[in-house]
Formats: sequence, C-alpha cells, structure tokens
Amino acid sequence: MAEVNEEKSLNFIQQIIKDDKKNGKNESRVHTRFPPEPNGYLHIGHAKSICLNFGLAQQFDGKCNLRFDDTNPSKEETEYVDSIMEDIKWLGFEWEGDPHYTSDYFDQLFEWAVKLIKDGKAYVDDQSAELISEQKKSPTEEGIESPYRNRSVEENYDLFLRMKNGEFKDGEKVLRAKIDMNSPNMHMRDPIIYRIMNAEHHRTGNKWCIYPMYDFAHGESDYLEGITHSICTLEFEVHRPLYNWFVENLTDTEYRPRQIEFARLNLSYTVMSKRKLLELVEGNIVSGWDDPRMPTVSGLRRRGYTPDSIRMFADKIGVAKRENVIDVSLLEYCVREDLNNKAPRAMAILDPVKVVIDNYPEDKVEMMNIAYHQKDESMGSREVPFTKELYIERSDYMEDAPKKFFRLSEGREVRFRGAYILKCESVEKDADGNISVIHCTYDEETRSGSGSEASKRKVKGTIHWLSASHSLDAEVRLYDRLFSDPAPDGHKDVDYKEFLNSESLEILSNCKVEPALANVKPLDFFQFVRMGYFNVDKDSTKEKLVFNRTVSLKDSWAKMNK
RNA sequence: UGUCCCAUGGUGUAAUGGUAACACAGCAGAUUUUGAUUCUGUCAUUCUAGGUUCGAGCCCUAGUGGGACAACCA
Repeated sequence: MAEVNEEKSLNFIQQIIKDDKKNGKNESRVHTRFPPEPNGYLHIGHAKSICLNFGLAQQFDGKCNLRFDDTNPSKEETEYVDSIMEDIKWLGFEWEGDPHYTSDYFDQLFEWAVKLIKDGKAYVDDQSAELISEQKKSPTEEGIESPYRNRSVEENYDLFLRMKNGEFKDGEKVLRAKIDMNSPNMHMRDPIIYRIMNAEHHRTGNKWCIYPMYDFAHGESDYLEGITHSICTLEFEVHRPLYNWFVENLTDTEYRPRQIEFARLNLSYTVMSKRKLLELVEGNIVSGWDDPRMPTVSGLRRRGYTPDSIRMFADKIGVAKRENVIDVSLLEYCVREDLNNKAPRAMAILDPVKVVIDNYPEDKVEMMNIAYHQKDESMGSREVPFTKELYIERSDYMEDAPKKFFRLSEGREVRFRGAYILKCESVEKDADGNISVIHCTYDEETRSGSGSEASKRKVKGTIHWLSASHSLDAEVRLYDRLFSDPAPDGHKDVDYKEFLNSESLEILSNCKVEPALANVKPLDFFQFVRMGYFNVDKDSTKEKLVFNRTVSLKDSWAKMNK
C-alpha cells in the first residue's frame, strides 16, 4: 500500500495522527478499529470508513482491529457478522488478529460499572424510561435529578448485583452514571450505562440479562484494545465528553484513546441508512441486500464494481467534517476507470436484428481473430465466427438517418468490428412495419488486419455483430438508479419511497453473446463493446447465461440527441 | 431562547499567514476499426461585516446560513 506521500496533502485526521506520532503520544502507536454493529449489511458509506481506518493503519505503520459492537442482542445476528467479514476481506483489507466483539468484554465492563458504583459515580434508578426521559428535559432547560440519585453505595451495589442476577424484569431498573443533570450536553445528564434485557445474545447466549449501553461500552472497548484513534461519524461529536469521562474515571494509565469525528458519506440518488435499506429488503422492493441496485457492498459487488474501484472512490471523495453529497457519477467514473484497464472486450447484442450479406457464400464460416483488449496484448485474443447471417444492434440501423448518424442506413457503409466493411442495400419489414432483415453486401478486400489497401479504408462508423448461427442466448439485466430524486430522503413531507424509480430494472431476455462466453462464471466481467461493462450474475448457468450491466459506456451520441 | 460542529466553482477535496489548485460533472476540439479510451482547450470558487497583519480562504470578534444533541439504539 501507498506510504503517506509527502507531496500529497494530508486530510485532517492524517494531520492529527502525524502530530500525535511526532509528539510521542501513546508511545507513537497508531491503532484504529472498524466497529460495525452486526445488525445489517455494509454499504458504501461503511466502505468509506473501512478504507479510512484500515488505510490509516497502513499509512502510519499501525494496526486496525475489526470489532463487532454487539451490545444490543435484540437486533444483532450472526448472519450479519458473516457478511461483514466477507465484505471487508473482499474490499482487500485484513484486520489485526482475530475479530473482536464488545461482548468479549462484558465481564470487564461489569467490573468497571461496579467500580463506578463504589466510587459513588453511578446509581441504580428505579424509574421508567418515560420518567427518566422527562426529567432530562430539553437542551435549553435544566434537568431534574432522580429521587434515586443519592442511594448509598451499598444499596446501589446490591441492586446492581440483583439486576445482573435476573431478579428484575426488562426496564424495571437501570444503572446510570452520576454526572450532571444541568449539563448543556444532554449526554452528560446522568446517562444510562446498563439496562436489563432478557434476550439471548448471539454469542453470550443467556449468560447476561443486563447489557451495557454504547457510550459506556464503546470507549472502554477501545481502551481495552489499545486503540489510539477512534474514528467515528459526526453525530457522535456530542458524545465525546462522555467518552472521555468514562476513560478518565475508570483508568489510571497515561494511555488515552482519542475520538475523532468525520462526515459520513452521502450519495446522490440513493439512501444510505440501514433502516431504509432494511425496509427496501423487507418490503421486497429490491431482491435482497445484494440486489445490484443497492448501495450495499454486496450489491455493488454483484453489480460488477471491483474492490479497486471502491477504494479509488473512497480515496477521491476525501475526508472532512463538512456535510457532503457525492454525485453518483463519481462512483461510476471510478468503475469505468478501473474496468477500462481490466475488462476483456467481447461482443453482445442486446436488441438483435438480422443482417444478411447477399454476396457472402452460403455456408462459409470465417474465424475472425479479435484481441480481448486493444491496448493490452497480455489479455490475448479469441476467434469470432463470421457468417452470411449476422445479428446487429437494432439501434445501429436507421431509416432516413441524419448525416451525423455513423451507422447503417440504406446506401451507407460501416465497418463490422474486426471483420469487413459492409454496405447496406435494403431492408425487409414485417407486417407491423418493423425491420426484420437488413440486406448488405460486403467487400472481400476489406477484411480487418489483411493489410490490403482496401482494409485500411476509413469509414465513419464501426459496429459490433454476431453470427446468427453461432451466438449464444443470454439474459441481460440493465440497472438504473433506484431513485429518481437526487435526495430521496431529503424531503420533509414526502416519504423517500415516493421517489422510487419504476424503471430501475430492465430485463432483456432475448440477447445474444459470442460463443467465447460459453463458460463464464459469476463475477466474471467484460466490456461488451460499445454497450458498457457487464458481469456475470450469480443466477447465471451454463444453460441460461445472465449478465448485469455494471455501468454503461459514456455515450456522446446519446447525449447529443437529448 | 442552550452546547457543540461546519461554511472554498454545479459536486467534492486541497492550499497549514505569501500567485486560490486538483478531480468529477459541463462545454468545445483532435485522435480513434468501441460515438469508448486517450489527448488538448474551456467555463466556474473563498457566506457577510468588522478587526489583527506589510500581507488573511487561513488568525480574532460579531452576524448569517446549515447540521448534530433531548432511545433503556449504535
């Protein structure tokens, strides 16, 4: 991985780390962590955080842990743990040692809670959630202290043990830190640090019926793992004083983890909250977490995005504290950029129409050797059969075409890529007036690569083609943005689902691909010449090939005609 | 009538008191056996008002605008 390039400017987090290292803070160690809650699939916003945390560790010769923040057994599942690990690995990162779990620290966390009680810094509150919430008041008024706030240490300790032993029902009691009910920061108004929850935990089973809250568990888990820079998103900014309060009140070493907040990623034309993505999945609005239209890592993977393209994206969007909305076109630019170099070229006809070459011998089959990549010989080449009856794209023929239409029209010539120059002579139409056959003639002297003068002739257009008798059938799925509005969840009075794009998925079942694609496997990717980048879907079988369009090619012709 | 955070082209990000730059998007052109790629050119930026300074996008003050915070979620 790239070292920190002195030429390149540092983002504000890199700057902080550089300074900390220079000043010898925490013995100049750098240790970050990626701390997902296993209650959903990772999305592109998490990918930004992953690239940040793991990237920082690489750049500063440090380490990065993976830690599942699993303090809420009612929402968390092993399925999510597995998918998260798969996605991180796929993105190309390796965490330090084994994955960690906040649940690994439940015993220590409990001991620390007891310490707070014994130091007179925590108390058991018998009030309901509603009452406690009411007493906290609003940020602009002073809160009211709980009547249980001044219980004795002994009573608190006894009660807390009984909470742990399962003597109370859910919600009957909580443990609160005793801080300041008048703090202008709501998080300091005696925050709850343990609640009773009789739920089975995905890892600890039924061992516990009390679980620590995020603010208490997160910072202390950082502390236990020796994390130096605890990077999170902006909404945790107001939690930082509490993060520091726990560390100050529970530990007696010099070492201090530091929480740093950055602005989360927002992408235009999409939604990013786990809740909304879950809703799309459970409402069957999409086919699953890995629906190729989803901004999830698994969706992007299935769509044909490469790990490199996502890392490139994360690098280009930068890191700052300002709210931002990144244009999806930047994401698309990144895949195109990556795939342009990596994708073998192939020919596929999405909307076929037949071409008959009137002057071509009836049963002749010529094998045209065509490179997989024009600029990268190492990709090799394949043979593509050329015959009298071919398929071309229906949109590559136009009646009464304008001068700037560089494709087939009566009397016009076009290069059939890697084969001959053909001239369109006439067309046949069916009863409905649709074109059924395009009649052409070919010039034998113009065969590609033959070196003849005629073969070097320039014609304005080049189109792709397939032999009608050799081509394979395929299904092609075209995707468009899931939402038609740039900010689907940015409207106060309109639900984001109102902006769902009804044309986000188009299935073409009558497509043709070249015979060289007979043995493709899921995730194999190609550029279908002139059409875009495509990959093989997991639904694909030998009997029924299925391709996803990852992204179209830039199309200045289409743009010109808008 | 609180606390905290943020403010640079259309969108992002840089410039760390010394010529406001890079990318994406847009536009125009060259090349091209992919109307792709590549290449060239081009449009467009410091929220406002004061202050400090020889010099301010950067430091200070005030204002304006945006955001976060009032789950027994993370």
